[in-house]
Amino acid sequence: MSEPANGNDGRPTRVTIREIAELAGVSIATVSRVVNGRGDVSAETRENVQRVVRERGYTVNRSARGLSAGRTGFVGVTIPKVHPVYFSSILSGAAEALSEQDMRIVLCPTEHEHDREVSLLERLMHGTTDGALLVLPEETNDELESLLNHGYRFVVIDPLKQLNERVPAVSAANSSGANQAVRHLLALGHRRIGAITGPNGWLATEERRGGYHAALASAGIMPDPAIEVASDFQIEGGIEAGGRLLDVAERPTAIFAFNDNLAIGAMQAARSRGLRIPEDLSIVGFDDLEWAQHVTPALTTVRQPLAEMGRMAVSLLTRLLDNQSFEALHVELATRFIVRGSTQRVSA
Amino acid sequence: MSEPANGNDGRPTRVTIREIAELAGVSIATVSRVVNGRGDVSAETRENVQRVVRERGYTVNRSARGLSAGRTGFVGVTIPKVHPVYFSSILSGAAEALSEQDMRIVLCPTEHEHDREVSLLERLMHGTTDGALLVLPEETNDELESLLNHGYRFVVIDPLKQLNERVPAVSAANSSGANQAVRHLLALGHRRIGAITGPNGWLATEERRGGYHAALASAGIMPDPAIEVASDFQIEGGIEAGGRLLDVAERPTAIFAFNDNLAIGAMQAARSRGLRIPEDLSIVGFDDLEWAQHVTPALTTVRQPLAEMGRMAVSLLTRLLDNQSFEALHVELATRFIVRGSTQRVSA
DNA sequence: AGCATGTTCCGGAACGTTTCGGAAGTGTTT
DNA sequence: AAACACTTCCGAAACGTTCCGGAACATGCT
Repeated sequence: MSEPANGNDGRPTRVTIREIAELAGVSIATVSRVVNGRGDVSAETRENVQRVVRERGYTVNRSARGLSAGRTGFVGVTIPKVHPVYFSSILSGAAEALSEQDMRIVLCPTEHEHDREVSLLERLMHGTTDGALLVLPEETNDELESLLNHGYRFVVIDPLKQLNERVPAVSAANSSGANQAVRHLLALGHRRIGAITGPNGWLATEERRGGYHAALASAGIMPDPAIEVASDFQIEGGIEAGGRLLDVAERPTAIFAFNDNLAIGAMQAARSRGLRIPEDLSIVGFDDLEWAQHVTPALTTVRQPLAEMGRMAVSLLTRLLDNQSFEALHVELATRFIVRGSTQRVSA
Repeated sequence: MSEPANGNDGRPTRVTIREIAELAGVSIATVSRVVNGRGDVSAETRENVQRVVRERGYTVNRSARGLSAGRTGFVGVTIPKVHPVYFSSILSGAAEALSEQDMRIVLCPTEHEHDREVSLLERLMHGTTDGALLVLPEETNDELESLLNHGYRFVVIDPLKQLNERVPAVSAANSSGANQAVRHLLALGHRRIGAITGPNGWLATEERRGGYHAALASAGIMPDPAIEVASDFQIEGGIEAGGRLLDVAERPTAIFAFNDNLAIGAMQAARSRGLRIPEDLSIVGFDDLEWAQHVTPALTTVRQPLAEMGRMAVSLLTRLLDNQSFEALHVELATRFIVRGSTQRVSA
């Protein structure tokens, strides 16, 4: 009835839906429907309300909406503590797609929270976010599926393991991208092609390895374990692994590094051994991070559409949140092979 | 009294504070006080409540808390659409510091929202976030101060303009960092030292320029406008600007690039002109991004403590939110000069 | 005994929104 | 003129917290 009691903090009291309703001479229910673009309101009333909203600079209180409607407009994104640029590309794609629907990203560092079962995700969802994007999640298949059964909505980006068909995921065409990269090397006459892989067991590693082996097989070459060393997707790891590869008895003439970090590490290892790239050694990477075209020589690599993966994940999630049905829960985005200066026809 | 009405969606009804209260045989208010660690509750009751909370996996509903208490536990971070790795370093520092206090970052893309005056920030604060971190904000001094007067809490990271004393900000010691870099070049015997600056008018640019000029002056050298070209902090810009610098009549023997992107661009420009680094040309950068030590030759640069800037900003913001008073609203973090392989004593 | 002082807890009123059920008003059909 | 359908709007009940004011009880002091 009377004015709402305020004067609590120094904080100025914000303009509320009630105020708009009074000024526009309608009920708060009507204002709500206008603001949320629902039907059931005449054009005249709608315009009038919108005018008042604009004049007073009203914006909906997301906490109140979250409480009342159950949806907060927030999407949680778990952030792995590796590969900042890989991650930020995905992030910017997702953020862009989300802001189109007036939704926002909540960052959820996944530090030491893996003590209690699925505690992070439970916390994530409970009154905080409508859904989540899980980047490189360490949760097991069972954990993820149990989450799914609890009614949580999320989509996995770049799964570490082969996921159950029911959990939505988006990834890149690792196998065919790797295949293409190695075929390129073969076409240049290389026969002894080493590889620096990611951690064994990671899906991205195994799929790329599959493409690598398949391409070798198509040329009648047996993979040689001596020139296939596992690493950790980091630059330092690439230096070390590249060194091991180059110190092998019968040195490879080309190296397929399973990501750009490893490739740049391998380049350093080669250089420190007096090898020229690409004259003495061809190198191919995977990712096409921003700096790949700016190293010397520019890196031949497989482009992974990271931002697009973020956007696609958002699109899947949105449809999940709207309870729409799905034709395919697993989406694999195409990669693109980019030839630059780090590969060359094998020298006689 | 009876069970709460549910069965609305397929969504499972979550465990609420009321449930915990009943199970623990105390009032809702008591549970709230336990959960929020406030006093006024006996050790026995506290432990009992905590046990029930643990058993049922209760977590507070942030929307409800936001509505009721006015604080949401969310901090908005505006993201400029440039320099992903620069930005992600700041972000990870801030995220880390915030998660220690169980607060979260909400990402706020600042695309085309600059139409209506301060609309982004108003939306940001209104029931959504407790405060904000503004990275490289394009808002004017007046806008920021008006926000401040409206009771908004925020801290600026890396301001673009000289800010009013009243608006809290954290930045790096641009001037002294630049000074140190140029003194290093001078000590190596360089006399003709060019510069690729950032956009004119940006605070970081002007401060670094100040340090650059001061160092030159200390060696009795007048800055030569012919070898000081402005660019945009991007790699492409560095290539272009570096080219201009190297095509000048009396070519500089060293280039101070105002960030690492520009430095790597300049390196490319030099290489495409057949110049060797560091033999024919010394190059210094600014930032020390991750890859700076992995380019060839490794980049001599000024390290900016980006993650620390994020943490510091959070610390300032936290104190602002707690209404604590301040000794200094402007914090400048020290930079560190790092000598690597891209600089060398000037050749005779 | 009477009184002040603490300690521990509870009741209940906000907080700002969404949404359900229904109430007016206006036509249209029977 | 009654019955019905449709459109447009409203009232009021949630949603799950926080926090103020005060109740109940124990304790210490006079």
